[in-house]
Amino acid sequence: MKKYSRQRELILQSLRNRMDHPTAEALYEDLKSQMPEIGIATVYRNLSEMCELGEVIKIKPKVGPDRFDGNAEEHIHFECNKCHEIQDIYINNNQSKKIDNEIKKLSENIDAECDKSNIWLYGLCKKCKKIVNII
Amino acid sequence: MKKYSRQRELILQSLRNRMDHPTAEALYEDLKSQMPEIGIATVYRNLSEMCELGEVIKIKPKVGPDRFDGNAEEHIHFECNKCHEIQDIYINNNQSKKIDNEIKKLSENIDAECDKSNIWLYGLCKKCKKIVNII
DNA sequence: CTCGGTGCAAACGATTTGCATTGTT
DNA sequence: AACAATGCAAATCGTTTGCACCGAG
Repeated sequence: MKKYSRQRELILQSLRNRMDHPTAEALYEDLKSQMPEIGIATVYRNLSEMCELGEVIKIKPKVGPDRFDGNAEEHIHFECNKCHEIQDIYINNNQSKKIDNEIKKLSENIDAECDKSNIWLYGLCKKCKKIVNII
Repeated sequence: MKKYSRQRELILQSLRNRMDHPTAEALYEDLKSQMPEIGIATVYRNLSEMCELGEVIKIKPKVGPDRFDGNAEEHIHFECNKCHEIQDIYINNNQSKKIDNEIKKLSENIDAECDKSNIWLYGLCKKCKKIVNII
């Protein structure tokens, strides 16, 4: 039977409050300020449990270790080729459904039954775009 | 100056001949039959070099270590939730451009300059779909 | 002969696991 | 009291690196 733990509550709460997409390590470092005894294994264990429950999602950037996203709704990720920051892209329901249908139709090509899709965009983020233009 | 090596030739050739999306390890195991002395470091070194040159691509499945794809053209990947096999989905130019435009337009939402996109589909592949229906 | 590529083994970073202890129920 | 969850350290997995040697130019 599932038991409450302050660690799990803190981890979920902290991830939900962050707008970035922290690695397990980054989240751990942050949590230590509120709970110095917390162990990194606890962070990993809870994060993967939450992923299985669909409370959060694990994302795999092109560069660097896995990251976690406190927002489990289907949305698009953008990774900057330069600073490797990851940003969420939200779209309205019309756009979303249009693209979604278009995309999931493609699974017919291989006779598969598709339930989820995942879209990544890569390029230069707002900040890095500016820097490149200056140089 | 770049030098020829039989190892590199074999690696690229072998990857191009495969229809699956092998891990570095799997490719290495396969190559040993043709060249027993080959080392896994050589496989990794050459694969990442080829990725930088854009000759092949590295893909990150939901489950398991990185995989490599001998086809560097932009295309869609499908990963089966059950057997975790990865399949390519090719689409015609009309469809492709339509989706591509639709998607890349989204990067305007965050003021970014997008040059590449990456689409994954998840679900049950043809084989696993059948098995589930039997049970 | 030069120097880029290799094979091997050791190092590394990220994540998982075993286990004695702690905290929830 | 029972047993799920923790913290710690050790183990594991995938990948990279240092280095002596080999082979292409």
